[in-house]
Amino acid sequence: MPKVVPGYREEAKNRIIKKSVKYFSKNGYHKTKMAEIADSLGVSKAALYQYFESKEELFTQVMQYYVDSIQGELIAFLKSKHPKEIMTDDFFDILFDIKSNETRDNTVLIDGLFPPLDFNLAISELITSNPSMKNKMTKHYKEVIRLLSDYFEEYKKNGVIKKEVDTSSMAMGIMSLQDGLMTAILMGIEIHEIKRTWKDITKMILRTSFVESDF
Amino acid sequence: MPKVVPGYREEAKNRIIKKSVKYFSKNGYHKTKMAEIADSLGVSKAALYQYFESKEELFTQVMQYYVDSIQGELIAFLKSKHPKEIMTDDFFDILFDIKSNETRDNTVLIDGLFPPLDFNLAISELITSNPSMKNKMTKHYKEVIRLLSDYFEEYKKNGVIKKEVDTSSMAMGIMSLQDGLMTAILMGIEIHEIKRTWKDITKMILRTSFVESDF
Amino acid sequence: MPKVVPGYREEAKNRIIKKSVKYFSKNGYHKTKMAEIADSLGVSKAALYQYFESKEELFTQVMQYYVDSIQGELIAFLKSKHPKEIMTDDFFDILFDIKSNETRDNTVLIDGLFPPLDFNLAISELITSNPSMKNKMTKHYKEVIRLLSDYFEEYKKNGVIKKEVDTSSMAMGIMSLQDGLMTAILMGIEIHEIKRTWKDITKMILRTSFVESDF
Amino acid sequence: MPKVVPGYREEAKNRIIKKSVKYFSKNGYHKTKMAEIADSLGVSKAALYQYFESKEELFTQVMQYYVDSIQGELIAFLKSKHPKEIMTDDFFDILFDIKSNETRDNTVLIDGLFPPLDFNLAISELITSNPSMKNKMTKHYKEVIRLLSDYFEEYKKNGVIKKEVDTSSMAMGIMSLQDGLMTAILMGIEIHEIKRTWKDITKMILRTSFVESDF
DNA sequence: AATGAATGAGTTTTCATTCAT
DNA sequence: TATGAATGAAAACTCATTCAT
Repeated sequence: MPKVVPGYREEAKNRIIKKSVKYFSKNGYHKTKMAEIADSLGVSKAALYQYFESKEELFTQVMQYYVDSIQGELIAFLKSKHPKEIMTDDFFDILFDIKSNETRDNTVLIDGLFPPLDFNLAISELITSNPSMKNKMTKHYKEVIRLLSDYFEEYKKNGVIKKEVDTSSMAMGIMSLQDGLMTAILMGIEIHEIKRTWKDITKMILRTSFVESDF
Repeated sequence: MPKVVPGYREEAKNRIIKKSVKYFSKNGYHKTKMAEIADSLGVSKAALYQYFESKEELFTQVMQYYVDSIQGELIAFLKSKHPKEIMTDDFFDILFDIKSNETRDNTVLIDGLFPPLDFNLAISELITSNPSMKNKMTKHYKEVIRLLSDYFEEYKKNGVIKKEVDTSSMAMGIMSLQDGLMTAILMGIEIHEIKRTWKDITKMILRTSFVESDF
Repeated sequence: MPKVVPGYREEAKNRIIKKSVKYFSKNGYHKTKMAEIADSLGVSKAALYQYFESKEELFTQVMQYYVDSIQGELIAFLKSKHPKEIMTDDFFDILFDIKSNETRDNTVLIDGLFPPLDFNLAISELITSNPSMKNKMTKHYKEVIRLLSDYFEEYKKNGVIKKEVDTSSMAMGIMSLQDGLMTAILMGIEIHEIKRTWKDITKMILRTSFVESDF
Repeated sequence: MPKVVPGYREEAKNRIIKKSVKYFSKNGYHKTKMAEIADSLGVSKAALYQYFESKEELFTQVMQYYVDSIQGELIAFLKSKHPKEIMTDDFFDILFDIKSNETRDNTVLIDGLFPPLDFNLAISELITSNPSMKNKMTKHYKEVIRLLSDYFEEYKKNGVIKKEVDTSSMAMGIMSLQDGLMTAILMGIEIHEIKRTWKDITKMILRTSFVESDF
């Protein structure tokens, strides 16, 4: 693409962000070097600084981009699913980003709906020293919980989910389960054990929450 | 204590390890500085190197110590509890290390029973570059799961937990839920929401797993 | 003005020079960035390089321009004044560029007659590494001294200034006093103290130098 | 000198400061590199950072040290001189640090009483961006003026200096003259011209200020 | 003629680690 | 055994300058 083209700058920023996510997510914040990102893009370090004021800003934008993109996708995704599907193999595969992990290099940023393995890690590394980032993440986390709750709430109205169920707990529970299982993957637990746990526990949650459960 | 006494060396190592836990757990691996640990112990950096060959070795030993301690404590703790208690306030407070968080400076981390998530941070930072460490962590993680499963298995035998329940899933589910909620805390979610979710979700798990549930 | 007009190039160079004076004078050589100059002119950095081979050349030309302008103005200015006026408020205000300091952004520096001290800063920064520049500055400095001396010499001929006075010393003394008081301003001394000193000392110089001093 | 000796640290700091002053004073703040100072001391850059948190702090301490030392010396020096001596060759030589300039490498920081040639330059480079430094310099400048004024005031009491003379103006005038002539040296004016001017102008000042002037 | 993009060559700063005493 | 001092190797960041269009 020629360089003097409208939108080139945005294009370039996106290219950097997409490449950066790989390193931040794989190695965390501190172990990711600007030189590494620059090299992998075939540009100089200085070039990165034309688009991002600092490493921290780059990371923040990576997060921002990720966070912004995900919410819309999440809604669309949920709309097409019945809550029962949460405990299926298909849902698990998408949620845990099983396939895209292997070809991450050539895929766009958001293959799955939830943070790529280990992305939380990089966030955590910064979150203590960067309060504005913490606020952003809190906001995002709550927003996702709200979307999930709203989704469950809809099914409560339809009489699928029991009246007395706290859909906010349900949302947070399912999300935390996923986060925790991500850690388990990181710790070296085999994926089939992760999957079995996911299916068993979500089944328990749904069975207790549904008015009629034939599973 | 005089310095040329047998066991002094071990004593000293332990003192270093106990102090290091705090920093690695709070700040992760890279943000924790050798100088910081040395200062907080009132010794020189060089002194640390008399007991540990490198930062990485110190961290490995910290993990080892932590992991070893936890298992003993876990067994003792579980022996005194009925599974039903998992969903109580008291259990939550101990598990999430609520009190010690406030006075963290003076308490040893392992007051809590499971590795709090921000410890995972440090582990994760190293795990990619240090495969032997990953093996150790995997071993430990599995060991804790096994202990928990065994504990549930006991109650299966007693007829408290249903025959068809997979206690290994139960163990992993509960542990992941805890890990995931630790992330939520880190992301800035209020503790009362964490607690509500913990109680609601564990209740669902227990209710489906118990033969007779009067809750 | 269309760009393919003879003289356009000179015009453009002058615009750059005039703008640059402000930055070099306020911030010195090293703190002045090419980007800063370009931005303030609303052009690209690359544009500057069409007119000046390097930052150093730009600065040299800035000095050249400044120095050339000053001499013409100085002659014109002195012609209209009696030496006695040196110790007046009006003269002080012009010399120390009092008014233009307040609206410096919109005025050209050379409203003042002598190089304000903070311009010396930039000169000094370069002078060691650039001998040809030093020669130019020496030449200019001597030229200004000569102009001042000639002016006093004229009044010696008229019998206003004593025969035995060394007008060259007088010129250098007055000029150095001004330079030194510029330093004092920079060091944070209040302007009224500067003014009082200027008036007191110049009065002393003039009183001793004049044949008849009624002040 | 052995390294584990009380006072070694202070000694080392002083060695660094003394060496640094040479570079800051010769090249100004920006052109002076930490590497250059380190190399000339035969130590690593990192060593400097054991004694000074940053380049700016090093410079500040250089200034501080200089400023602190000079006031005591100034008083002692003045006590031994009669004001009339100000216009002598000897005084000039000391004031303008003529000899020590040539052998500066091996001499202690404060050879002369006033800032080494060009030292103001380095100060100026920082003063705009560092308000606390500006305050310190203002305080110092005023203090020196006060010391000089007090000195003249003493001679006013003794009937040597006229009652109506403003000794504060006198002090600032003489000091500014020196500063301004330093600039002239920098600009390449020959030292004999500087000296002639100094002697002529101070003579004028003294002649007008003294009750009886036989010169 | 003009510019957005890119960069090489620094420069300050950091930190785990070593060493002389 | 203990430490104050020293450092090498790296990392983030800067900026004058060049280049393709």
